[in-house]
Amino acid sequence: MSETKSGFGKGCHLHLIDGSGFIFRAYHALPPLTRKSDGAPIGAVSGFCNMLHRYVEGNTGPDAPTHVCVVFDKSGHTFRNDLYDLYKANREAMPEDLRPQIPLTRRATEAFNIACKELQGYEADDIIATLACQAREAGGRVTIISSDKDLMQLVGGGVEMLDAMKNVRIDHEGVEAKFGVGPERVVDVQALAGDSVDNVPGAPGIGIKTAALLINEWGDLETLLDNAEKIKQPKRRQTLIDNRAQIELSKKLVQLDCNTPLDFTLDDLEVRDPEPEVLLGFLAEMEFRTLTKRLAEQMGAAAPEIDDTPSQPAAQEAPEQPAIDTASYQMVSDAETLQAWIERIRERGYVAVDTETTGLDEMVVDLVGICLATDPGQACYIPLAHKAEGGEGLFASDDLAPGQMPLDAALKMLKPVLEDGSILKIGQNMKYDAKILKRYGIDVAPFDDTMLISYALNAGLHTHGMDALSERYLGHVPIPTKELLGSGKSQITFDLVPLDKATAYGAEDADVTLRLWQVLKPRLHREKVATVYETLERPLAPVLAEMEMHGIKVDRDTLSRMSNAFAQKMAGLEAEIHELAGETFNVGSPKQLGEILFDKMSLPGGKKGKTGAYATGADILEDLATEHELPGRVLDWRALSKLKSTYTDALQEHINPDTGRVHTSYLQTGANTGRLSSTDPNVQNIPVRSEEGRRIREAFIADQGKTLVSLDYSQIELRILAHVARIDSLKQAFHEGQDIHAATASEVFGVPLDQMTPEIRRQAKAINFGVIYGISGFGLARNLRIPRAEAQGFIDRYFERFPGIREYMDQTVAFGQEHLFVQTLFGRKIHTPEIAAKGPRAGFAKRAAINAPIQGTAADIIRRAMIRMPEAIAGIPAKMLLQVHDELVFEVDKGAEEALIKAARDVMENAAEPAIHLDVPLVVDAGQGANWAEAH
DNA sequence: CCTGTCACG
DNA sequence: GACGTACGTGACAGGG
Repeated sequence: MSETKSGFGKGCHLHLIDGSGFIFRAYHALPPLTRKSDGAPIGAVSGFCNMLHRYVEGNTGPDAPTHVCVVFDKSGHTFRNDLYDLYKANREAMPEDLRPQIPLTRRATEAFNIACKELQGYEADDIIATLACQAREAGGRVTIISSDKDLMQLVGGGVEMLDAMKNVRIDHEGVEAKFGVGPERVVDVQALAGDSVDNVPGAPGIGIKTAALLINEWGDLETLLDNAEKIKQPKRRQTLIDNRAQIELSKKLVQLDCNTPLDFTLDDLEVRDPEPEVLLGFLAEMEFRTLTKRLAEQMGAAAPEIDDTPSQPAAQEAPEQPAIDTASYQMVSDAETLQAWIERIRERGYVAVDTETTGLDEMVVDLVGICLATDPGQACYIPLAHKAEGGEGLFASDDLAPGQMPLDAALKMLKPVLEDGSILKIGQNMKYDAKILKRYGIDVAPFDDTMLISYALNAGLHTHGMDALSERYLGHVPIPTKELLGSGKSQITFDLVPLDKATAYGAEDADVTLRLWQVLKPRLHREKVATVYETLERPLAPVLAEMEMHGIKVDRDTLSRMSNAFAQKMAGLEAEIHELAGETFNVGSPKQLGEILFDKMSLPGGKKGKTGAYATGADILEDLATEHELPGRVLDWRALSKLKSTYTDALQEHINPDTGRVHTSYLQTGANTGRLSSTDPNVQNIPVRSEEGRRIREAFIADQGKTLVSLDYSQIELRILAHVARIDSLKQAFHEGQDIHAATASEVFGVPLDQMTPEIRRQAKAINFGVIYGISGFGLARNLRIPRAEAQGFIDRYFERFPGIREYMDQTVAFGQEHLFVQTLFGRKIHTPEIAAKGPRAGFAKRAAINAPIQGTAADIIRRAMIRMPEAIAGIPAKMLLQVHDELVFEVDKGAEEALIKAARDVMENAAEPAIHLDVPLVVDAGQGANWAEAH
């Protein structure tokens, strides 16, 4: 190989900085500082910047580096977890106020104009090892700035370590002093001694001292293990023989990988001076007064103004933003213009993104254009697949409209930006855009989502759609979709919209999204829901996207056969009903049915609602069934009609022709409590309670060679109630694995468990549910169909027996009245403004306030499980398909069922930890089968 | 578009 | 003392 003239080589000196080490030192060295303007935690960033500054200042003289790089860990799964799933398993979770600071330390590094590297699937140590090896081979010098002893194996041949805090250099001798062996044998000692911090097992009972002794005696680990029988000390001998596999595994875990696949070379790491404007801009943004001033002086630049006045709510927040003007947006038609936008995005570090498509079903529609915004008022639209006008009348041409970039070329330019880990993509309902772009080969990350931010802030106060948010927070009504596409029969798709109108509409969406983000994002910290957003909302979106795109297989023939059978039965029932009524009428019309029942037939109990129509709900018809045959027939007809229209017919329409599967959409912000909702189709209300309905689940099947597995939390809400209301007897019943409804019945009605009857248990079960819903005598009476006084007696006895529950309810309502919101155990806020109302509305709000922390905590727990699930089952050929509030449905290769159940159950049962330790165990039941009916 | 009804947790 | 009441959802049909 020939020497390039400016390449890294002899005379060069590479500094490799362990970024994570810097961050943790900075975090622990400083008090929990917050940024003055918005309260964001900033202590670790401050310490990190000071350390970088001190480091840069010290880089003078003959020891100064020619090349430098800060290396970070990329969170998540590494190849070591594939070797040993417990690797680093007893690491404590990252402190919640540190997590949001990590991306800022990356930005800080870049602001100092120092190369900043990380790699998915590898630890920082491996990247450092690879770079150190490359530099050593090239004949250069290397200094690793870290105090991590794992890196000592790299020392030697021009590689040294530097503990920046103690300012101690560690060379060959230093390593020997620490490990008792030279760097080349450090891994052998570590393999034997293990490491409790990283959870490397090693050989039990052997520490560094003994390990070094053994290695020095036998030369290396392999020789030692091959000759283990010859060791004199019986205990040591036995340990080495018994644990050989574990020791060999440990060596693989501690051995750093010098061949990580890097997409850059040493030459990319050359030392560069910081750009004063960029660095000072960043420091000012962080509101570091002292450091900004000092560096401005050193660089001979003007210190930027720091505005750290705490932002006031409402109008003052964004005082001088340009008005939203759709005429100012730019249409991007060529690569040069797009390149200019990309450069602006890279400068900014973030961009609002919106995609325009031919419809709403992300699994079917085509991408039509992409909108970007970098600053308020600075937005563009990139049309990519608009159809040319022309053709006759409604028939549009198949040709593309002129003035558009080729779709492939535009995506090729945008992909690196959309996937760049250092550029934040901002969207409104980003899951939608991410799914679309995923189908075009682009994995959008990282991202923020204004819809999710709004939900974390204001669940219960208002909805979180863009139009509503824009009107509320920006005082601006965006161009209505209707205006652009029309509605009803004459509605057109976006690809038929003229380019100028599409630009106004699309770019406006991106502009509005960016402005919303600027208004809402800072509020997360102020409202103390940043953790909710960052741990329960944002990371769930990609998990849901994955589930939705995978879908579940649904068998059309099964549904079709059932539809036919239902139709036949309904026709028979309809004839009977008309016969009984003495005339034909529309059985499906509650209005006509009410008139038949109560006017023509004069049955008792006719009550008119507010619209003047008779009520004909199931409860009323059930009461009437004792009087006449007709109501019972109508109930049967309604049951079949429901199953047919909502399930056996409608589900067939939702089978995707390409995949043969049904792809639901989960709405993360639909339910105020933190629950998900599911649409198109709703997979969370597939029948299960009636035998006939349950058969619909037989149509939800596993693919060839696979099995459906269902895992569901047992009684999760009652367990949470026992915890939050601190009911010892309930907690104990759960610890003992008792039937909780029977136990409740026993407590409340004084019936010994061995004399329990199904009827008494049923009543206790109704009370238990009632409690969760904010019980009332009226409600329980109606549910159990017993006199109200009797129901009230049950409730009184229940509260007498469990006084803690009444206290919980009273305290929760009082909290709600004081704050106008209630909270889950994980800090999710559910606003309950109506609790201050007078009249019946307050009653609703009170019951909702009692229920919300319980239902919401359960929702948070399964969210945590879902977020952790992809990593937990990464080694198992399985996919998570569905969530039904307390149930997760998976599809797994035959043979791997038990492995999946073990892994998924573990995640679900421990999902509250470590944030919350419940006083009751969470229990997960599992089932499996060829279809959902069998698995559930 | 609203209401009633009914499917689920 | 009367009022109206179980909590959280989504889909469909009928009818204005």
